[in-house]
Amino acid sequence: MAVQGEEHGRADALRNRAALLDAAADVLAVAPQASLSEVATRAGLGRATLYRHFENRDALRAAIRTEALSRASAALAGAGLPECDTHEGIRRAAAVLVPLGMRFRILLTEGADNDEDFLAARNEALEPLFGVLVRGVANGELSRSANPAWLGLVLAGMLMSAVRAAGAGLIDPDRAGDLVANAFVSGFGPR
Amino acid sequence: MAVQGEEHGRADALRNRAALLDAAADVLAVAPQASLSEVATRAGLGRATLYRHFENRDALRAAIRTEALSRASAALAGAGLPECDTHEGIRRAAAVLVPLGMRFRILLTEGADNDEDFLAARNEALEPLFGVLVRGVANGELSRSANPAWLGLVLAGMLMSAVRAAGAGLIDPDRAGDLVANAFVSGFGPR
DNA sequence: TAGAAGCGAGACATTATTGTCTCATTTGGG
DNA sequence: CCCAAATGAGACAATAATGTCTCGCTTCTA
Repeated sequence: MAVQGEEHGRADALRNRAALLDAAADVLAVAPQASLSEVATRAGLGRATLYRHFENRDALRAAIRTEALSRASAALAGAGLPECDTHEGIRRAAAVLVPLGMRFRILLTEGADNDEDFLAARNEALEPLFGVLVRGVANGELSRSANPAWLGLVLAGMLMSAVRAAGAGLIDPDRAGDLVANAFVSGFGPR
Repeated sequence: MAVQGEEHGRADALRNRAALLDAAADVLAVAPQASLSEVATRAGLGRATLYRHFENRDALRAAIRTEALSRASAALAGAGLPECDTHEGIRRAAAVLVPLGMRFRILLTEGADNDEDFLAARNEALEPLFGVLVRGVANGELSRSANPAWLGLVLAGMLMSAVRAAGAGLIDPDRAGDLVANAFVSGFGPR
């Protein structure tokens, strides 16, 4: 009957599950109190179908976060950050994270102030990027006096801004990564 | 009977109204779907009192935004930005905005993706800061090739990050303004 | 200190949302 | 081509939030 789990089942069911996650990410990012009925409608599906895929609101939210995490994790893992110097590493990270759009935004805002497990998983997913910052501070490509955690927060904030700016047409999405990386490295480089 | 308006009435009523706005800003920033009962409890007041001050949820949200706007506006207006060079202007702006904490965060996220009037009012409130950026680009203290709107978004993102970092104890709140300003100016300065 | 303004507690009807279920219909895969 | 899987529409009860109201008490303020 129901699907509930994740990556097994009929092809259309998987499509619909993905559509629901897309719609939920878009709708809930803007209006977190929106009803699940609105989410289903946005996805072009019936409310009952949403409940077939996600037990309740929390399960849906959890699934969004999980999916955003795995997307970000895969994107960073495939970017070859360990072999890069600081500037190139940040450039690549920005280039793969900005296209995640709302998903990335959710990663940084959703439940970010409470849920402990989620924060741990997020740190793990973003670890390759964090590693670039730590190495940069250690070898002097970034200011040695900076706290890497604070650098990470600022970079995340700048990436969020880039997502919004790209969405608003203020900057070229393909150039967003370079803009962020250049500004960040010269902003937090050594004297 | 009711108060409903804003700055008239008995002293304790004004106190309570402020407490409700404080509580609402804190609670709704973290959990936007929280019930108004929770908000009232957080404020240490009864639910009925909340309804005496704010007609409904939307009125409360509107009041939060209005208050955040006027605080930010007053803070920036009193900072003497027009007489500053770019670096000092950004330093001062950051110094007065970061202490607004959650209020500033709400200014940037709440309804930021839809409400047209609000966006206009926000632009007006932040105009002194935006003016610093425009002047900086024009006179070469910031990169002449940068789009001021994009610079504004990035600076806002960095300020948000500073608010969170200060809240998490990652940086000294009193130094947050300097950290942001220094990084921003060297990040987006001329070659 | 008296009267008015504000408050808490809670009852109450109303409404919206949630979560479950059924049944007829469509769709995909073997 | 056929059956199982998946869906839509909608009925339904249960729950939760909303908004209004009253009454007795407290706290300002003139």
